[in-house]
Amino acid sequence: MDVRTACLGLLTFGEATGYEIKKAFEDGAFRSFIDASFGSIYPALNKLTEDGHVTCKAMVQDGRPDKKIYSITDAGKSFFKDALQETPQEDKFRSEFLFWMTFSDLMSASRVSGLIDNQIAQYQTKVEELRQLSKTGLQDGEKFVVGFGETIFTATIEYLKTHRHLVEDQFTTEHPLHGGAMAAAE
Amino acid sequence: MDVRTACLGLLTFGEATGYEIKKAFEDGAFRSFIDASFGSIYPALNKLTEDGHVTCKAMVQDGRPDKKIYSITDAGKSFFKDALQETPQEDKFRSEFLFWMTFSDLMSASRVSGLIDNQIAQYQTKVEELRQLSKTGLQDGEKFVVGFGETIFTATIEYLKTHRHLVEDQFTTEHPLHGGAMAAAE
DNA sequence: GCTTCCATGTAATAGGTTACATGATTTG
DNA sequence: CAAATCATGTAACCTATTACATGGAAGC
Repeated sequence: MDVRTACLGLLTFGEATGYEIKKAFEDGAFRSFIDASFGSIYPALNKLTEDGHVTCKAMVQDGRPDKKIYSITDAGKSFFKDALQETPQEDKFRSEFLFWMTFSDLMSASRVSGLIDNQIAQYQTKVEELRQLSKTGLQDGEKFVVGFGETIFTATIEYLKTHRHLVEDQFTTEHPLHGGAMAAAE
Repeated sequence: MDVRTACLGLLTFGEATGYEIKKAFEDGAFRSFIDASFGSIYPALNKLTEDGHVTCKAMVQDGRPDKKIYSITDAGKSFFKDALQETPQEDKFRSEFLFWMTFSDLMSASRVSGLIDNQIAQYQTKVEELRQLSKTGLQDGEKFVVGFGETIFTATIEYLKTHRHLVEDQFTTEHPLHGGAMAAAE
């Protein structure tokens, strides 16, 4: 899905400015599962206007640039509904961290532990943010998405805590005490 | 992380051709968390050779193009170890499906159910593939990564099964039987 | 006084995907 | 007999990110 379609979708919830759309991507229910920068949102909005999928009314403002409020048109709504009938692109989970973990033997033990600590902290922050969000009045679809995030991020934290030894204990394969096969290593 | 660094990392495991690197990205432990196409791998390998991070020996072959076997150099190894000291880019989970779910009220009930069924099926396939992988002899780092995938994808399936009603029951907000507030809707 | 919020936009750049070209051999 | 596997590579294209430009107001 390109930014253009994502913006169009957001506008089915009501009119908004480019700035507000960006904020919705950052703070909305799908915050963890989508992203777009101004550099892609503003051009997308222009293209949507060209295509007649949205209309734009400029609100003159004091010191700032005119606020441009976009509204979806019937044509836009219809176009978006059609888009919803297409097969969605497969989920993508990209993790440099996990790739790094494959090379834990090339890093110091403290480096590996540090990376995992950071990862856990990051996911804890995400979960807390989602918990806050879920306290606000959400529609069912939003509850579904936020709950999804809470669930899998919590599972992620649990996994990291319970399996970190797999990449942290590489230098002490055998138990340091009473290790039967230690003779060879010494 | 760019494709160049990812290729370099793979080559720390041993020499390989571009073709094999692609396969490793597709079938290896991190299969679900990284991807790269030939169009990016081959140029990356050329650049790495230019930079002295890898060396290349061509194996003449019968009908096919010469097989080019790449090996990492000491300089390359050192470069990669340094790369491992940098802060990894944050995990990214992109899901068009979840974004779509926010608009479940713009879709038919059967469309929503179909999307969820597909999603469950996709994750089940992934989990099965990872289970197969985990039966082969894996290093600790690989076990960690594969286990990660198994765990969170399983959690995903569970969540979808137990919470799908949130987006499937939108047309029957009240319980159809003995719904106290049904009078207004009829 | 510094940072964040508001508000839009453009241009350079980077990075990657897709499709194409080539072609034998093996598997179904 | 068709499809997948092996094997490399290029070029066109697309898309998005980053950094920049502008600048007042409000909060810390």
